Amino acid sequence: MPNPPFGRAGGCLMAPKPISPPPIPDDYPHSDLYRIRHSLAHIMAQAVLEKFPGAKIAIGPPIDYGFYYDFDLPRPIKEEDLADIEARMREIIAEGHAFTRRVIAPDEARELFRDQPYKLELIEDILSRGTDEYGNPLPPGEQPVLTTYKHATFEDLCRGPHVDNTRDINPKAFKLMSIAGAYWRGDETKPMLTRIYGTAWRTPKELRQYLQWREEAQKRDHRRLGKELGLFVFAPDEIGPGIPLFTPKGEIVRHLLESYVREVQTRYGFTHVWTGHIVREDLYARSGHLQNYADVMFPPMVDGDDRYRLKPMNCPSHMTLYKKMGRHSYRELPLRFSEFATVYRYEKKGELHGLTRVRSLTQDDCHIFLMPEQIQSEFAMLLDLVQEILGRFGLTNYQVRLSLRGEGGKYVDDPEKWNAAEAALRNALNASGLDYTEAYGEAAFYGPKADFVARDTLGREWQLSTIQVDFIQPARLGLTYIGPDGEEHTPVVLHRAIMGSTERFLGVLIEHYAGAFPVWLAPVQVVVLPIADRHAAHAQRLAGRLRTEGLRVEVDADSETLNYRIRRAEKAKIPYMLVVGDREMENGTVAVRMRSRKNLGTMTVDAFLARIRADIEAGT
RNA sequence: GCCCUCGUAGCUCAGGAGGUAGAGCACACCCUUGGUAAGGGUGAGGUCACGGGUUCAAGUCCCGUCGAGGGCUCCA
Repeated sequence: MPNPPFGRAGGCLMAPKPISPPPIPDDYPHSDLYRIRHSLAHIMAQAVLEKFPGAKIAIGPPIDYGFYYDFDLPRPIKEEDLADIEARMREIIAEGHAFTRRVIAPDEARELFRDQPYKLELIEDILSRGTDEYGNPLPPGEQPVLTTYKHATFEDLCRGPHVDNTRDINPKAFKLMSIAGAYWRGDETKPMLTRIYGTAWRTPKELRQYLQWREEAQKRDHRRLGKELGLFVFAPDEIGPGIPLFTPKGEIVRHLLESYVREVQTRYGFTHVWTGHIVREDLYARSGHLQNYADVMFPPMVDGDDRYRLKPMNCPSHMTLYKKMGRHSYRELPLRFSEFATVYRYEKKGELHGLTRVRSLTQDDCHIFLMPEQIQSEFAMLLDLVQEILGRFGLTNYQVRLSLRGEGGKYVDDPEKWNAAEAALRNALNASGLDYTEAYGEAAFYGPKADFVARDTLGREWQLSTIQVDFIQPARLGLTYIGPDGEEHTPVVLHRAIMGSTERFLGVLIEHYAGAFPVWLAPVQVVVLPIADRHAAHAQRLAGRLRTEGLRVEVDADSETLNYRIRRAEKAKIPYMLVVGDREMENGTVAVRMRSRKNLGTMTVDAFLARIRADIEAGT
């Protein structure tokens, strides 16, 4: 977008440019960068051991943007300590130590790491699990090999690879970032270790690019933009943590999202139901949720002998509705019950996160009752529906994951149904042309599923759409339909959400659009700016006319300069500004400016209406 | 829940190694009526998250509670 030939240079208030972190090499595990990071992890461990004699070391791998190492420290570490450790690391690098690899016998390894309990655990694990140096299972008959890498005084159990010499690392291209707690092996029953994260690159330039990217990404964090744009707030003391309150502007966006989904899915043959907010606890005992999901349910409300729960999910309610509506013929199926239902989940406090992890969330939920032989065609239709809706938002960088059953006993034991359902989903996915990955052991206990996962600006993954096959609940709750043979059969249920939750979807969208919603979603689409007081009445009339055309319009007639009011409108990311003064009043025109700083000049009101309608239609 | 960091006006933040609170923005009023990114002035606004403790004296030090932020397998 060209800058106008006036005003300050820069454009710091425009939507952030889509910058990206430095690229991660193809075949990362065999790249120089991987060696650099892995070696820095060792160098950091050396520095930490020097500073904290007696520290226990756990693991220290390279990660996407750097590396970390986990320690069990004799006393708490502070963020100020990072500077010391970083300085010592630069010294070690400058000392120019070679990294040497050696194969080590199990007994020697046990001796070498006798004071390092985590390493000893790893040694036994490697020996018993039998994996090669890259963690892959060994061919039958081969023995696992233990290796160490040593530089300076520090020798670590490690599969490598490393740089040849510490001088191969640019001392100005890494930075220690943060301290975090991390459970040994990610298991919350195991000890909490101290993890130090660092970022590392080949060159100082790449490091700068990475740090700039993080800074830009933080600017489009939905929590920050939500506050700046006045979309939602939290009142943890008064209302409770994890329960967002939506302002008039935020509610409009919610409403538009839900209306849009409702409209599209109605076109696809969905119906809508409504099932309230609290449910007798006993229903969840029968559905199986009380046993499996009790920890995410709020405690019960007790009324004499009756116990109620805030609804954490809708399936039992929808199934009860199906049942109470009377007998169902196979001719009615598939029967699709959709509901924009606010449910409540008792998420752990440490896991709450803005709008993407909350305790009150509104699912665009749906349960589809159908015959087993209808799974594939219904699933194919759902894939179309999901793609149409995500496409409207320009969301295309999602991943599709087909979750299948794995080993272990948590899965409902009915191999025939599993095989049929998994084949149906796979066939439909193949026919759709979507790229997808298969994840064994990730299925729900009641059936396979397909998830659509999007990433936020900081690279965190969030599940949006989901389609799940359910073999178990319909039977547990006694659902039936009368088949063509006149007998009772149990329907299969598909659980389906497209946005997932309105709140999370909105959070992802705010970041996706950097707060600059497309015209059809913008809380305020047009602001009318009268130049002087004598134009205010005209501005109000103009706004009224635009409102009758269905637009969301405000008038900013404050006693501030025009420049000031333009700046305010652009900060609010309002798509269109209409400036009206003497000339426009006389000619019945408007001077149109966009939030992108592009000045469209003067046009008639009808021409403007045509333009904005085209934007709304196009979804831009 | 656990580890680290943090909690001062609506927002963003100052308050050097204890002595009873500041700025910018936003807000209100006045002046200004301005043609495409900040006109000027005046003013209001804070039990320094909450509860204990140390001290003659605590926003500043200690303990606890409640919130918020980052993180909690990308597996030698």
